[in-house]
Amino acid sequence: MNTRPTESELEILSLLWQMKKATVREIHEKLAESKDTGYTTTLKIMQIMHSKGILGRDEQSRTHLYFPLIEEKATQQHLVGNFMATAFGGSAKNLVMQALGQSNPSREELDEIRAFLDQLEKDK
Amino acid sequence: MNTRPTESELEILSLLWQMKKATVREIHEKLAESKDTGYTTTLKIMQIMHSKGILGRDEQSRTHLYFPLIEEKATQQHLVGNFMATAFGGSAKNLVMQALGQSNPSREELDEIRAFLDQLEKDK
DNA sequence: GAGAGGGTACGAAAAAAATCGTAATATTTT
DNA sequence: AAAATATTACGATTTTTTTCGTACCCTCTC
Repeated sequence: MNTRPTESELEILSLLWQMKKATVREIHEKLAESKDTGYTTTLKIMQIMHSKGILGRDEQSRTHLYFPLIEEKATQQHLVGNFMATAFGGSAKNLVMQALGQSNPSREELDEIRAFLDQLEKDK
Repeated sequence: MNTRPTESELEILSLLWQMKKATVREIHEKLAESKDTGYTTTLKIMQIMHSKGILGRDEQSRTHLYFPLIEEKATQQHLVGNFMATAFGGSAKNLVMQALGQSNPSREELDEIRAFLDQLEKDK
């Protein structure tokens, strides 16, 4: 049931969370920008995701429209928990620092994070 | 060459980064606490990691001692980059907030993170 | 030195994930 | 309406990862 998306599935999910809904071709084009992959491969993965209940689809028109059925936040929650545990021995601090260190956060983002930290501390 | 460790490999690496070096049995015991797996399975994975150059080993005694050959920070760097991109559409802020939200950071950790944020901002 | 216990090596099998060819079908173009 | 094009469905294959059985080897004990 609550099975973790595979790497390829995640790439697609990620796009769909942004785009809300899309055709196989649209997703495929995006993927193909950074990855060398065939159309039917993308199609197949999306079909599998559909059969697993990860994606829904509108079959009104011949060209199906796919959309995510699993929630972005909840899924990320799940993934982060697992990732933090296996790659960072469970240390949020280390994960957070690595992530911030290599991205280039804007001042605004840094401020948002500070606000979030304050909030966390208050809740203690 | 610089191939990404698999999920199972990562579990083992993570332990070895902490323990510095260990026998197969030691690793296996730890893994078995949270996972139902056979001794030879753990052995095999560690042998594969050795052949890939992920682990080194001391064969002095009959009972080999394994130790990581790839660096913790660098590997994490790599993994976080990929994870952030695929699961969080590249947004460090979202990743960071999710991670902090679900772990229970101590005041000390929060302060360390604040200091880190300040440092980042200064470097801009 | 025979046997038990604990270790490694090796190969094969099983399971999971990704890839792709081909056929069938619908749509658009000429 | 024929031809070209685009799309889905399906099944098979390939690749990657995980799992495990079995043989073999050392070391220790009796």
